[in-house]
Amino acid sequence: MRASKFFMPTLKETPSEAEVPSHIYLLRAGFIRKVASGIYDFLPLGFRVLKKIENIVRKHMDEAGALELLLPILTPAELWKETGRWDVYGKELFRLKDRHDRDFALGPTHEETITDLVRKNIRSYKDLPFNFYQIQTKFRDEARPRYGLIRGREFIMKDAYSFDTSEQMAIKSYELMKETYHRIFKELGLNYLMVEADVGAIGGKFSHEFVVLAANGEAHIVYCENCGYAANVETASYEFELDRLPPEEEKPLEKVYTPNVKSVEEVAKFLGVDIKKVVKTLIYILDDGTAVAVAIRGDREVNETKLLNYFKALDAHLASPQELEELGLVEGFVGPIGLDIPVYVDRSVEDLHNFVVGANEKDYHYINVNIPRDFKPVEFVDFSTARKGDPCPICKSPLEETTGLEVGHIFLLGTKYSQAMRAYFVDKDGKEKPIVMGCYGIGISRLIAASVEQNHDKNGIIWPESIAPFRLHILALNTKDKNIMQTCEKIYEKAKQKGIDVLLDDRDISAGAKFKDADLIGIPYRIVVGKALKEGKIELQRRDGTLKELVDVSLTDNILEKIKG
RNA sequence: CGGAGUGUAGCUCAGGUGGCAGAGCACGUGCCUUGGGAGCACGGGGUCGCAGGUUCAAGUCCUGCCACUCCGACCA
Repeated sequence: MRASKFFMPTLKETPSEAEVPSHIYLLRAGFIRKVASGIYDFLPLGFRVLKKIENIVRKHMDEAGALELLLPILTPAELWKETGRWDVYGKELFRLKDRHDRDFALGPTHEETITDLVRKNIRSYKDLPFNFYQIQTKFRDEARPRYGLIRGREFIMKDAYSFDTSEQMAIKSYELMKETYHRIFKELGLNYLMVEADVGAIGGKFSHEFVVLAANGEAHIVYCENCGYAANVETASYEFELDRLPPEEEKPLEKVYTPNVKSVEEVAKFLGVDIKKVVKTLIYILDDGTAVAVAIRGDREVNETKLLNYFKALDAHLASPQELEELGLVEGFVGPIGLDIPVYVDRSVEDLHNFVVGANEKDYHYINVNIPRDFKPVEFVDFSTARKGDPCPICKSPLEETTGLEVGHIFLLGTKYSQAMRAYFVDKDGKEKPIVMGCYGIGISRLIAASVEQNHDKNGIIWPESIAPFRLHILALNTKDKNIMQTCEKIYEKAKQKGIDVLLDDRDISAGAKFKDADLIGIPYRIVVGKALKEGKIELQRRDGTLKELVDVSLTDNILEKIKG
C-alpha cells in the first residue's frame, strides 16, 4: 500500500475526549474515529488490525473444532422473555420496537438465540456435541461508555457456545476452550492472566476470565507468584486461618459511652484497641426488600459479589441512613446484639474474642463481645474481599494484587438456558435430558485497545507483529530525489512479492512528519531511505527500539527475508 | 442514576464589566525545503451546541433542553 493513496488521517494534538493511551493513540494515529459516545468508526488501519485479530481467533477456534456461523443482531423479545433476561438484563439491553409495536433487542450476547437454533434442530445424543461460534457486533447500553474501545456501547465479540450430552463432556469442551484461549492470547502477543471468576448475570457453574494486565483495566485481580493461583477479587479467596488473632479468655460484656465515635478507625482509636477487634455490622437491603446484617472484622471489606451469590440475589445495597432509621437503627452504632435482623458473620469474626460492636443506641458500643455468649449468628460465611498480602488459599504465600482488562471469559453454563428454553435431547437410555452448555467470549474490538495499552511509548503505538496493520513501513524521506524513490519502489515491489504487508510512505511531506507518523502508527519493521543512500546505505529499524542499523542497499533481499520472519 | 466540568473554524484553545468572531496547528495556491510534525506570501473556512427570554445590541446575561468528558454507582 502506498501512503499517498491510503487513508490515515493522523492528529498532531490529542483530542480532548481521550484520556488513556489506547484511546489517545488510536485516535491520533488514524485507527478509529468517534461517531457518538461509545460508538466508533474503524478506519482502514483499525480495520486491518481488527481483521488480523479476528483471523487469529478464527484459526484457533476452527482448529479446536468449533463451527463458525452468524446469528442475527436483532432478536425478538420472546426469546429473552423465555429465560427471564428481558427483565433481568435491565437497562443495559438495547431495546426497540418494530412498526407493529413488537419488542426487539439488539443482542448483547446470544445464549437465547443459539439455544433456540439448537433446540429446533437437535433431537438425539447422536447429534451432539457441537461448538458454534460467531464474530459479530454486540450492543450494550452502557451506563457510562469510557476509554474509547475499552468500553463501548457497540463492540465486536467472538462468542462461542458448546452443547454436550453430560456435564462430564461439557467440562471437556470447556477445558478445550481454555487451552484454545491460551493459544489465542499467546499469539496475540499479550501479557495476560487466566483467573477464576464470578459467573455474574450470565449464570452457570464456574468460569474463568482472561485478563490483560493494564493500569486502566476495570478487573481487579489477586494472584500468587508462588503457585499460580489467580482470581478476580469478586470471587477470590484467601487463607483466613493465618489471619486469626490468638485466643483469649472471655471477659464480661460491657456497654461503654463512645460519644460521636462512629467509624471503625475512630472506635479503635477512642477505645485504644486494634482495629481487628472492632467488628462492623453492615445492613444490606436485598432486591426482594429483605434486610440482612453482615458482621465483619474492622480491617476487612465486604465482597458484594460473594454476598449476592450467598443470598442468591441479583442486587443488594447498603441501607441508607433513612432505611436504617426505619429499621430503628442508628448509623455508626449498629451492632448484632439484640438485633431483629438475621446476622450473618464473616469468617474473619469466627474465633474472635472480646471484640467491639455498636450497641444499637446512639453514642454507645459494647466491648468484650463473644460468640455465641452474646449473640447467635445465623451462619459463618466467607464475605470478605481478598487483598494484597493475604495468604494464598492454595500455598499460603502472600497474594499480589493488580488490575487488568477482561478480554475473554469462559463459562460452564450447565443447563440454565437449555432447561429454561426446553432444549432437550434423547439420550442413549431413551430419556429426554437438557443439553449441557458452555459459553466462551472474546472481546475482539476491546483487544485492539488492550494491546495498545500494553504496547506503546511516548511517541505512539508499538504493535506486536501478529496484529500490526502492516509489517513493514518504508519511509522515502525525499520524494524529489529520483535515486531514493527508485530504491524505495524496488524494495516495495520485492516486499510485496515476498508476501510482506508493506506500507510505502511516498507522500510529499517533510522527513520529520514521516518519522512522527511512523512512530505514531507503530508498524514493527521500518526501512528508511534517505541521505545515507549516497553511500549506498539504507536504514533498518524496529519500532520497539531493539534494532537500528545502516545496511548496504545490495543486501535488500536478505533484509526482506529476515523481516518476513 | 448521583456529583463535577466542557460545548466558539477540521484539531487544540483564547475571547474581564454585553458593542465588527480570533490565534496556533490543519486546509488551498505559489515559491522554497526534505533525517524528527520546516519557512515566506496570499487565500478559503463559523447556525459561537439547540430553543426561548432580557436588551437599541447577546459568543458574553437569564431559563429550559441536548451532546460530550471526568469522578462515583453500575458493569455478561
